[in-house]
Amino acid sequence: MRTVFEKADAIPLIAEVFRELGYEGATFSRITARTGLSKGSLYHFFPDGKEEMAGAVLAHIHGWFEAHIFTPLAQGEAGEAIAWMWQAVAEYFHGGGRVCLVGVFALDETRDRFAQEIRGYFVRWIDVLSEALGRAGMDEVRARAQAESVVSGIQGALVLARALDEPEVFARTLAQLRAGLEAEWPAPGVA
Amino acid sequence: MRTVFEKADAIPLIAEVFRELGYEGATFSRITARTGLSKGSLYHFFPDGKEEMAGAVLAHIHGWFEAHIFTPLAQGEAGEAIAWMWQAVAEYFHGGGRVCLVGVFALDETRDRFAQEIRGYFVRWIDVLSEALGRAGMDEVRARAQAESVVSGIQGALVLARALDEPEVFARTLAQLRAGLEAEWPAPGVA
DNA sequence: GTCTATAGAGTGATAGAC
DNA sequence: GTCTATCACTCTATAGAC
Repeated sequence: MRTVFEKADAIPLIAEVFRELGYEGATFSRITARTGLSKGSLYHFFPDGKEEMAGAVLAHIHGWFEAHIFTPLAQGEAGEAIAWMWQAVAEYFHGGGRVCLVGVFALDETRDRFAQEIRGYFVRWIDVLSEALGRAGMDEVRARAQAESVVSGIQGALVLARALDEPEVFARTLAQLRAGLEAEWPAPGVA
Repeated sequence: MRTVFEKADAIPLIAEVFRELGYEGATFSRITARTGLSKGSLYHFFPDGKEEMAGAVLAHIHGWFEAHIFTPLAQGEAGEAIAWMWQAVAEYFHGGGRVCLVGVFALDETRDRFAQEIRGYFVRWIDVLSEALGRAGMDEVRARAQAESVVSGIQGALVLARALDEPEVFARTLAQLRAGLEAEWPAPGVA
């Protein structure tokens, strides 16, 4: 019987450690404790150590968002893709019980280590949401401002929900952001 | 000639180290390097070490907000206090070039260490802003929702501005939050 | 001399690299 | 598992104000 475990299986586990503890807080001993992987396995999968692990985790997260949220926003029917975005975001962040690893990395010096990846994630999100709003009939300037607001608002909701230890704050804020966006909607069906 | 330096002078310097590096990232060697204080001085001021330093920093920050933002919101003329809040917040966070230490601590396991302090800061802010909006004539339910949105929105704007390395994002989002709030205003002068 | 503030060598534990 | 560097922290020594 093979050991079952591959690098691809390790990444989501490692991601949760970085997400909950931050880059500095995610020590090898905590990663090994939480993932069940030995130091040997970790260095086998990630020869460049901790930095490579964190990079792989960021790429994995961006990949998930690309597949589930960004691509639909970029290519799908706008109203539908945006409605789906709200649902996918709520699920991904466990209704406010899970924070955004990219946001966690953004706030301290870790940002400088992964500036490209962090920036790329948010730029892409704002771009595709902005495009979708445009396709839904919103004028370009307003679409960009709204997209920025929404992405920013989601990050804030995650911070506040965790700070208050009240996940419901996230759901509540998400609903307000959505309502605010839909109030700016130009017409029910443009597409 | 007295050495000039007292505990009260050290706290703002230490605060910036925690703010920029996070709790885990703020090592003694970096604190001594950035503040110019020796380990001896630090332990003289904070006998319980790093945790006491971080606690003092949190208390100092809450104290600043209490004096400059929360008390005016709680006691001053509502419209004036809210207008002042926007200005004070923009200045405090250096127009998006400085993050919120409470938010930084909230996102990782550091939150559990300082749960009371972190929660207290945000609860107080939402409470007093909500009260002020009520005094300005907004109905209670809406005032609370708006206050929560605004406080959450500010945190999000800080995260996004830093993630993109574009402080202007903060100013822009702040302006949108303010406009959104004022659009909900009941009447120009209720007092 | 007393006291507060400071300096920094030295402690065991643990970090990340390999 | 082994390595070196660094972690948070302790402790002794001392400078200068009173």
